[in-house]
Amino acid sequence: MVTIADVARHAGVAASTVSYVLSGKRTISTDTRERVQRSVHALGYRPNASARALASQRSNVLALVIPLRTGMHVPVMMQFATAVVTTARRFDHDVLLLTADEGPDGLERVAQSSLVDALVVMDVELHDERVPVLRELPMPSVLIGYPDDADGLTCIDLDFVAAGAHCVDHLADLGHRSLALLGTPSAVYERQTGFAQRTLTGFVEAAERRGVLGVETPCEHTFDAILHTVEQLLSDHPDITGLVVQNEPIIGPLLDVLRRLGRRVPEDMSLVAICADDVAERQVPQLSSVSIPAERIGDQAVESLITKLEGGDVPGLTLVPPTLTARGSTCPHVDLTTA
Amino acid sequence: MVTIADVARHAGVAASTVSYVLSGKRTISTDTRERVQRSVHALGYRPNASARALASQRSNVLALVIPLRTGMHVPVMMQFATAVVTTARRFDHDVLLLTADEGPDGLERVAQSSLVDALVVMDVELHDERVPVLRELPMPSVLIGYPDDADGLTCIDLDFVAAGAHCVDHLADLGHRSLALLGTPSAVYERQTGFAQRTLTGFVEAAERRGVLGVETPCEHTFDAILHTVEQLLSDHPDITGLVVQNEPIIGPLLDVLRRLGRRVPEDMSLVAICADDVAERQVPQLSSVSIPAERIGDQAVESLITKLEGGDVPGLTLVPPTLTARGSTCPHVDLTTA
DNA sequence: AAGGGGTGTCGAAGCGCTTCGACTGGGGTA
DNA sequence: TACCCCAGTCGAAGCGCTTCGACACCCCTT
Repeated sequence: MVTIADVARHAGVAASTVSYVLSGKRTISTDTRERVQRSVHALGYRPNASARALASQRSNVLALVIPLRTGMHVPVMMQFATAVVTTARRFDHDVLLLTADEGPDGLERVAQSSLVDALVVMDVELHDERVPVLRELPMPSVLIGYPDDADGLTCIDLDFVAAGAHCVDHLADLGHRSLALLGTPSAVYERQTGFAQRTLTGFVEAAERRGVLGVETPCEHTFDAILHTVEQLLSDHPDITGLVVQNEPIIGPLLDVLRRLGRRVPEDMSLVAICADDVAERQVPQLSSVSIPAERIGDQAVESLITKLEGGDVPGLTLVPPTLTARGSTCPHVDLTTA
Repeated sequence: MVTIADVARHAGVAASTVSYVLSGKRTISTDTRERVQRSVHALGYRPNASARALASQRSNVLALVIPLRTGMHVPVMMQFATAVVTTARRFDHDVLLLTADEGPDGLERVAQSSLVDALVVMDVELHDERVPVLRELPMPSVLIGYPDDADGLTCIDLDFVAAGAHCVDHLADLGHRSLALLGTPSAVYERQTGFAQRTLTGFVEAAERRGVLGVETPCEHTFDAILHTVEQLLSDHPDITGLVVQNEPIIGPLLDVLRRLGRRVPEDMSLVAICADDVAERQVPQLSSVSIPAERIGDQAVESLITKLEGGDVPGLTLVPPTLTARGSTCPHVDLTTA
């Protein structure tokens, strides 16, 4: 393995000069610089990551903590992860993958051993035991999602309150007076997961504000559960004509269930989903939806982290505004009683 | 940050003694050992990863290269990734996440900079440009999937040839005489992806062996594509009564399409999927399927890698035998012409 | 009683890099 | 002409750990 000393010898300079050529931290004459660069290429030199990290106190590695939990929608997570890795590489960093099941100890481990320079933590709960740890850690971190007490933290998330409200507004604007939120599995609510709770809040508040009925129910992933949940919902509230769905894996079966129950989408039942665009577009009919800008959020998380690493300031909480795209699954409600 | 010297001072021993206590590479008296361990706890000492890596020439980090490609089924990949991380942790290793879009250069980068000790490469194509690089790298690697020329490599994969054959045998045993393979999107075949090609091979060979009709067609992910593909298939071959599906995301819509076309599953059309068990079980009816043992393969990959790191020998190619679970989507074919 | 072989511990070297301070020489200034 | 400054380069000192050889010391053997 070729070292910096080999390069220095080959170029006829000191090792430190090679280092400065590579880092650009001191001015080097054009002549020397080019000679060194030629040697680097000729020898195929790659700086040793550990040596560099040891000397510079920087590993150039970010930790990414991904959830492994029930009810999480995997493709969206993968989009986050991909965005994080890609953006990290843009800033010359690599990504160490941690699973949430290592818990707070895992964070301490990688942080205190200087394995990583900073952390990105996904799927943060409202009362997350990792949050106090993150606060004490001697390195910056960014949360995707945000806890109840976000003091001193940097958090980025889609504004799910607004997302829930947007869905209600869209349906209310179309004349719907009775709406339901078909949510994530109940385990997700019980965990006090931020995005689920906040969507619910936005949904309930907006329904109240608009003076429409807004009921909500969690929903498990199996076909039978979906069928049962919807049947129950429609028998309890037969006048419901608008559905908000925040539960990506049930979308396909749900359309089935509605069909089976004789409810046409959108004629008998308007439907807005909170899901990735490609999922919405793949359905028949294509779904009106609030999309999850996973890539944008992942990018943003890494950019903030890099900024913090460089000593810059970033906002404590960045809420990405949701956008609703109307597609074929929503239409105006024709009120038969006044028609 | 507390260093090994701090621990040594606190315990009244030399730094090297602390090191030996921690690594167990030399015998240490019970007395000293316990004293050192107490100091380690008291001070909350964590060895610095870079220093350790530099001195020992081992980073204790594995690279995991995941695909980011069209047509890959994300949840299965995630299962692989999760298994790899979890198993790596069991062996006291961490996992660096690389995306395939860094290509062969990415492998060289992390390997030659000693960022990682070994690599796990997923989604290997029959003619994969990363394979020659992997051969030359000064560290062990394990491929999930395997290329045409696997000489000198360690590969682990589900035996997809057998998987394809199993599906045919299952259907043929039930009396079906005309079968179709509904495969991955054509882009996956064009890339010469191993699992798709091999399943096809197994399917075709088994059909021939069993003397049944076996036609195959790729299938894109959109609903319209599925509808069109199936219509075309059934109009070209109206006597098809058995379907093998290797394309996880289309499974839900496909069941829809069949219903819409008036084909009941399994009465009019038996269906075997090659997919994760939970996907098969979530459908109505539950699908007979060959499962993808992602966890087992991921575990195995890491175990082989660790064995290689320790100088042990591992088989060049490990083919995990597929298992077919019969569920509600297949039933005996009643031949109306002889009935 | 002398010698030999373990066992347990220490000190120092070194892993490959960054970075600091110091040095040199040439060009500008006074 | 003397001086200063700056650009450009070097050497050395670490960064925090592992590991090798050496060294005591004790117990056992003969």
